[in-house]
Parts: sequence; structure tokens; C-alpha cells
Amino acid sequence: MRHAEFDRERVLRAAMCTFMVNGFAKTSMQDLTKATGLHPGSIYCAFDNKKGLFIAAIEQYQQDRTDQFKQLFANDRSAVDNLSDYLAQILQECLSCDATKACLLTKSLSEMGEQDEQIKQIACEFLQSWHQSLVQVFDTARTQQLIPQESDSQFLAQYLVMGIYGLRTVAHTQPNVEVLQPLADKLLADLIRH
Amino acid sequence: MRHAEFDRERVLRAAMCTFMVNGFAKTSMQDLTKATGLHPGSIYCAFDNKKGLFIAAIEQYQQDRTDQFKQLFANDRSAVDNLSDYLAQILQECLSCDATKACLLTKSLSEMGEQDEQIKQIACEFLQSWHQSLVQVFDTARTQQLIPQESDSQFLAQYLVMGIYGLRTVAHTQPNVEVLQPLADKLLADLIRH
DNA sequence: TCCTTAATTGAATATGCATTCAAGAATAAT
DNA sequence: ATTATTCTTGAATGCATATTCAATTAAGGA
Repeated sequence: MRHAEFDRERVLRAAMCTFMVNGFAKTSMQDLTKATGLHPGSIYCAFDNKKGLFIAAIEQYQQDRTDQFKQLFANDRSAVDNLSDYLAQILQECLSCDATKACLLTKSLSEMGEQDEQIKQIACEFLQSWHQSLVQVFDTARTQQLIPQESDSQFLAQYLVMGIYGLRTVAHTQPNVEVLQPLADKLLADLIRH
Repeated sequence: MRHAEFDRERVLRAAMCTFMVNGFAKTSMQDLTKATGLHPGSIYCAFDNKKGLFIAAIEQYQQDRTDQFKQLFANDRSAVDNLSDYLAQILQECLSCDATKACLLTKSLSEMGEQDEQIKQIACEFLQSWHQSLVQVFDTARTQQLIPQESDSQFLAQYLVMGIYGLRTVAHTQPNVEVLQPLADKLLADLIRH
């Protein structure tokens, strides 16, 4: 027996970044061998093919985002304060120059959703799971009496999701705090308005 | 002398649809010759190369959207009613199964913004011009006393742009009126709230 | 220590693609 | 009608790319 020499998470994060910058189609195997340090054969041995590595990278992305989310909301503070911090964090990502500017899930959905049913389903499933996490946050906010008792958590979470999608897209054309911060502020205000 | 035989607008709209469905990278010249009916040589003669045809298609897209916009807002009705109709129209597009589901400008920006500065600038310029058209609508709404006199049209238009970006992205995962309509309704309500 | 098993290597392969080009066809001016 | 000019045709070209594979290397059990 012999175990794989490379660090799977490190390889997946390297691939992830490359896919986030170039998209799937414009990322060549050569780009991937350079970014991961793996030779073609190793990639095909471990992940079947380019799409297999892509899917593994998406799954790692989802894992990382979920961990990050849980860490931010794992406390007894006001749900609204947590949401505010969450939006601030997303805003930071939007303003950064590295690959985190874009969301790999929505980017992949936009690029491949019409052609690749499997990628579409994976992306939709993960985005849906993110939506459900936000539903729980609004449930907490209701329990904490920060929003009206009759509020629809599903709907509010969907509206926040919509806002974050929009925020990230605006950031592509206007990567300025002066533009993005007021948008994020109004978004949160419109969510918790009574 | 001899003039080109093909109908330029028809060709550009055919190319436009192909690019909207597949993206730039995944659209082959073969796809384009099939969609437009033109032979490779004719395309290279008229548009230089694949990217040249892409840019021409984007310009046609912007032209078509601008015409559609002007037609919808060229009346003396309430600006808010016009906005409501405009959102309804976008919602229709989101729900349709054809290529209009996605916005060619944001899709191209997402796909190529990081790699191709020229495409990025063209897309940003056209999206900015759309934003400015919406600013005028909010100016009209203020004149009509439908929103407070101290409203910031730039900001409100930007918020609407953000919402529409978001709506279109949500439509990729949830193409249902039941989901999208309430989102659009709240978006408009939050824009004209006093 | 030897042997089985699996990972690694990187050159070779095959395919798909954007682009070119020379020949042919159509137009309009002379 | 003739000719110059320009467009059209579609096969040919060359390049980039994903994938394969046989040789090599290393690990761990017997």
C-alpha cells in the first residue's frame, strides 16, 4: 500500500481559487497542474478528470463557507448584530482583490447552469442549504423579538440572499465602500423594519 | 462594389442568443456559423474574429435593451407605476425558458471580467448607462412627489440595480413566480417607502 | 529484506478549436 | 460587356487542450 502524498485540502483550495478567477472553461489542466503542484496523472488518479476536480473544489468551497458561517453565528448575541457582522464580512470580500470577490457557486451556476445539469444541481443544493441557514438566523431574531412575530423567515432569508447576490454583482462594477456600504445598510434596515 | 448579403441585426441577435446560453468560452465558431448561417470567412470578414462578433453582439444587446427601456418609460404616467411594469417585465424574462433569462452584460462581466479588460470596460459602461437611466426615473418620481424630496436618486437607482441583479440570480435557482413576485414587490415597496 | 500494491511522472496522443486562404461568385461602375 | 472590387465559400492549417499510459518510485505487510 501507499498513500497519496499531497494534502487534499491544500490542493482543492488551490484549484478552487483558479476556478474562481478563470471559470471552469477557461481554466486549463496546465493552469491546474501549476496551481496545485500535481502532475496530470495524479489529478486523473485522484479526481477522475477536470470536472471531477471541479466538483471536489466546489464541495470544499461549500465546506469552508459553512464552517465560516457557523463560527460567526455560534454565540448568544443579537441575531441582528450577527447579521450586521456577516454583511460586513461579505462586503470585505467584495472589496478584496483576491478570488473571494466572487461566489464560486453562483459563478459556476451562471457559467454552466444551462449546459451541465449535474453542476447546476450541486450549486443549487448548496445555495439552498445556505438559504436554510439564514432562515434559522431569522427564526432566532424572531425569538429574540428583534423582528415581528408574524415575520416570514423563509421570505426574509430569501430577500437577504437576493440582496447579497446583488451586492456581489454591483461590486464587480463599483468596488467602493462608499457605494456598497449604504446598500448593505439599507438592505439590513429593510429586513428588520417593523 | 458589392454589399454584404446578410442582415446584420439578425446575425447579431442570433450570435447574442448563442453567447447568452453558452457564454463566450463555450461558444464555438461552429456554434456561431450554425446560429448565424454565416460561413467562418464571412464572420472574420465582417467582425475580425470571435471576440469582435461578441462585442458587436453585446452592443446590439445594449441597443435593444435601451430601446425597450425608453419605450416603457415614454409616457406621462406615474413613475412608480412604470417601475412596477418594468419589474413585471424583468420577472417575465426571469421566468421564461429562452435566453433572456440571463443578462448578457452581467454574465459576460462575471465570465471575463477578470481576464479581459476590454470586455470588462464595455460591460461596466453599459451597466452604468442603465443605472443612469434609472436615476432619471427616480428624479421623475421625486418631481411627481411619489418619493420624499430629499431622496437620493443615485442611491435609490443603485439599490434597484442591486435588487434586479439579485432577482435574476435567484431566478437561476428558483424560477417560480411564487418566490420571485414577493421579492420584486418588497423591493419596490422598500424603494418608495417614506 | 522482499514483494505486492498503489501513486507519481511527464511525454505522447488525439481531439476540438479559432483562424487563414485561395478559389469562386456577385455586384456596380465604366 | 468588361473589369475592378468586394463578398462568400469551405476545406486546410496550426495550435491549444484534455486525457492516456507505460515506466518509475515509494510504502507497508509478510
